[in-house]
Amino acid sequence: MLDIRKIDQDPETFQSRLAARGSDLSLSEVTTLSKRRRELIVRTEELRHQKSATESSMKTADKKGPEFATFRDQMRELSKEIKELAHTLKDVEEQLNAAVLQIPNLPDEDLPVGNSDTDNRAVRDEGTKPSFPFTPKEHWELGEQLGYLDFERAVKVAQSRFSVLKGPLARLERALIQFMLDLHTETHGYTELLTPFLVNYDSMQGTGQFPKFKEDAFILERDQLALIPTAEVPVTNLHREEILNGAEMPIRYTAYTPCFRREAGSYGRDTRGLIRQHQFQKVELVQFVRPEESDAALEQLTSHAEEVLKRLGLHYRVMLLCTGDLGFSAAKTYDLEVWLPGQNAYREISSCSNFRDFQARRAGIRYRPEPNAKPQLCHTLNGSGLAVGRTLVAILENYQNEDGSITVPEVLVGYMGGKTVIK
RNA sequence: GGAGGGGUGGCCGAGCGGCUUAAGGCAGCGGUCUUGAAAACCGCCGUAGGUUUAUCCCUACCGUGGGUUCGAAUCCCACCCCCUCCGCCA
Repeated sequence: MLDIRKIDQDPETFQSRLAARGSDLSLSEVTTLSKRRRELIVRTEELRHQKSATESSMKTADKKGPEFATFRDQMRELSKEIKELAHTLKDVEEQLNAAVLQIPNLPDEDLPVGNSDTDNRAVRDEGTKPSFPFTPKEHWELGEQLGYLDFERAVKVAQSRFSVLKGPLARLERALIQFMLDLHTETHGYTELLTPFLVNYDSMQGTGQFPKFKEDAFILERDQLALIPTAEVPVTNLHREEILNGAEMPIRYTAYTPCFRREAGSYGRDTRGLIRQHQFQKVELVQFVRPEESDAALEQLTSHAEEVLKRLGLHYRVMLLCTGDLGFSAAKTYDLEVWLPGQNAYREISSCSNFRDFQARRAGIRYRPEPNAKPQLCHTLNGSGLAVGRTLVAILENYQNEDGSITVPEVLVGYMGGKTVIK
């Protein structure tokens, strides 16, 4: 959520910066409602002031005298008027709030301006593409040939876009989760969390999924809960409506969760394989930091996600997203794209974003810089560290052998019970 | 799911129609004292909104939303959450 007062001060600047990310949203509704809101507040406060003055006169007045009766009639009038104004004010505030919640975050100034992923800027790449003396296969082919990846039975059990991993591939998924969590907790200093996988609507609004992207979520209407689309939701909302202790910042959390997405609007894309599923597993990194530290924190958090790829020996590149490709809540995002030789393409495996105070304002996440100082909004960041299913895909495709077997990356051998080859 | 009890500032906790400007305590911050620290004493110390250069000032907030009343933290209703017991259960 953007700062309404800042929009009031300079709507033109906001309008033009929002235009950079392709939003043609008009801010005039916001400024109009905001003005109306202030007028109503001033008027109700005047009346309330009168009311409390009258009330204290009544305390001492003779309860049976004619004076008391006059006061009582005045109070009756005032109360009625205040009640009406309060209702109108509430109405206006709800409209204003609803309007502001629809507005995406402002992109940072240093982003490439563009409309789509073709305008993203490659920042760096690490590692090298492996070469194969044979034509590398795609992961779904490898997995199904090995008999450890089953899409057909997943349809029977659930629906399309679900999958079943079996035997060594199920273990590989678990090994990856364990490996990532160990790295982030033991080397990068994150605290591990295991959170609810269902969250309430307030949480979904706090991180920006609701109200605008409600159709993308799996919702349990009866219980007023949503399946989490990412661990970002329960982890960031952990501190919703809290004032954090500045001395304990930055706060860094990592959490493994399954993630559930309807993938509405992506029909026909990536229908084959594990790339785009309704359920996938992910290890997430989340940070709560002081505003002045968030730029550095994004670089650091991104490097933490990259470290996973480096240790797994996977070639990847880092893309700085252009203004038009930015997610709703993000001010700046780096995507990590891993090389998939079977698909002969780079695919997104992590997305690391700085949300500045956008989520913090929605969710009321503040901190006290010094004891007794005024609370202020903190900055939130998060990134995948990494998407586990896509990491498994990358291992299958990059570590495949001509006979269809898969070499286990060295760092995972211990997590695989000593197994060095999946066949 | 059923019965009972309860939600008051960062925490504990009093208040149960107008003497609340939400007592008191703890924690925190500043000061006196001290070689230093502790203790003691003194002072400050909730959040948000409006106004303002700023101070000031004003208004709201006692789980949430309604209602009763001239007036609600206080009475009534609904909902949410927590605790205890029962039921169910990995």
